[in-house]
Amino acid sequence: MTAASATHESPSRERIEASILMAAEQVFSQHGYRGASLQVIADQAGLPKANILYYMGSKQALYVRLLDRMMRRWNEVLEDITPDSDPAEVLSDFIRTKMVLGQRYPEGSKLFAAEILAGAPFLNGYLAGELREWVASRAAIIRQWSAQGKMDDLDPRWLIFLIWSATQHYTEYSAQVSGILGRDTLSDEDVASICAFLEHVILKGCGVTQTHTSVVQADR
Amino acid sequence: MTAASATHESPSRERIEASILMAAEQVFSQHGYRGASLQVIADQAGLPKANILYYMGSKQALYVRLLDRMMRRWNEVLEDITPDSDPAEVLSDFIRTKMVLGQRYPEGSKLFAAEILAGAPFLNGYLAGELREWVASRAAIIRQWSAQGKMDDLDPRWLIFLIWSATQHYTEYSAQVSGILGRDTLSDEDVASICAFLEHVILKGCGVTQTHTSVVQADR
DNA sequence: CATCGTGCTGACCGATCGGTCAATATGTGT
DNA sequence: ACACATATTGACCGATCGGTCAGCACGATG
Repeated sequence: MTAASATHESPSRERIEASILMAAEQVFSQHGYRGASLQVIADQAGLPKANILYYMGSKQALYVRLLDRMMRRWNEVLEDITPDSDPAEVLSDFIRTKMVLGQRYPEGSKLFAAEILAGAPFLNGYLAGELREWVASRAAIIRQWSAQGKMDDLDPRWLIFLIWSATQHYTEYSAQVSGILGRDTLSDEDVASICAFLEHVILKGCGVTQTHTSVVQADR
Repeated sequence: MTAASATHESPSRERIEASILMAAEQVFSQHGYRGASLQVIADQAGLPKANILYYMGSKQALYVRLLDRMMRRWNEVLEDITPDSDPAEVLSDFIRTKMVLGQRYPEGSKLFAAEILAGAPFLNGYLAGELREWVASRAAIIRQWSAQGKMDDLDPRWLIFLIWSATQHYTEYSAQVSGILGRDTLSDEDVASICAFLEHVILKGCGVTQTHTSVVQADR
């Protein structure tokens, strides 16, 4: 038994697992849990089907592993905020972070969306547990901002949902967006333009004054 | 003898087709085209599987029929607007109409979402054709509003996407929303509250003054 | 009664599903 | 050289997939 050192851990295993996860994330995100097939995932990864099961155990284990990975990516960017934080800065960061997250992991975002569409059979515990707590704590802070006159008196939950939906739209509905815009993918300028637009509308719409200098550019 | 009503109820063809469409819309919206199975649809409709194929021909024909029906519902509420229209009224109507549409046909909205997630294999023609034209014509009018000083100078396409995403979110992510709110469905008060919130944020965020009297209520 | 058209469906088809397993290939320590 | 653990995969399993078809039930017509 090799001393599980960094020298000869398993260089090939990680590489193979990564290729499987990448292929599986793409197929699951397009067709959902039921619609995805291990054969298609195997072909996409360039491996025989039995090899997928050897590394991942089962279709369900592979699926929940992908969901877990996406939840972990998400949790990495959940920063703490306090009532003393500047609403403009927090909301701007929130919008930009969510937008970048979707651009960085488009397949993972679509995977999450498909899971929700199916009724969240694997994630209802997470939604009613951790995520609900997260929303409740943020909502409480936003309410304090409203009470302090830092922004309009609005339901914080609707505000959180608004930012989620507006940012996720561009990754999860990329087929619709690109079909309408007539382009395959969003350019970096598009993303920057969308971020600026959302910051302008949401911050102004909430009665929050933008502190840092940010020039909002319209089309073109 | 009234056998049709006493012993063996023989519903009309429309009734049977309607029950099939209802069952199919639910299953397709949850699991997408590939993930849905005719056997599950048949069980949901309380009919043998062969009966589904007798009435609908094939799985694909049933699916595109559902898509067509949803597109027709959508087109029914696409009203014409002109540069002389009042932006506040048009945007308010747009928000409210989209929100009501999603509440009225939640399964159809999810069906559309699943189709987009799968890469819109059946709808890319519609997206790049009719819908693109619709967006372009609306965008041109919104640009004129901006030029006339009726609202801020913002990219109209991002505004349209914002309204779409914000309203669709509550039907297509109903599992997430209800999981977080701790409720199964949105009440009428919730929907009204969300509409008022979106009108407040979007109209104010775009620099549009609300003309008609509308009191924005925050959470409790 | 005989015939026919239509609504309906159990039984079946080849293909594919997720998953198992035995056999083989490759490497590692003694 | 040997034994042993791990990697790999073709072949196969029962279940289910979308779809076909022969045939039954039944009211209308002759």
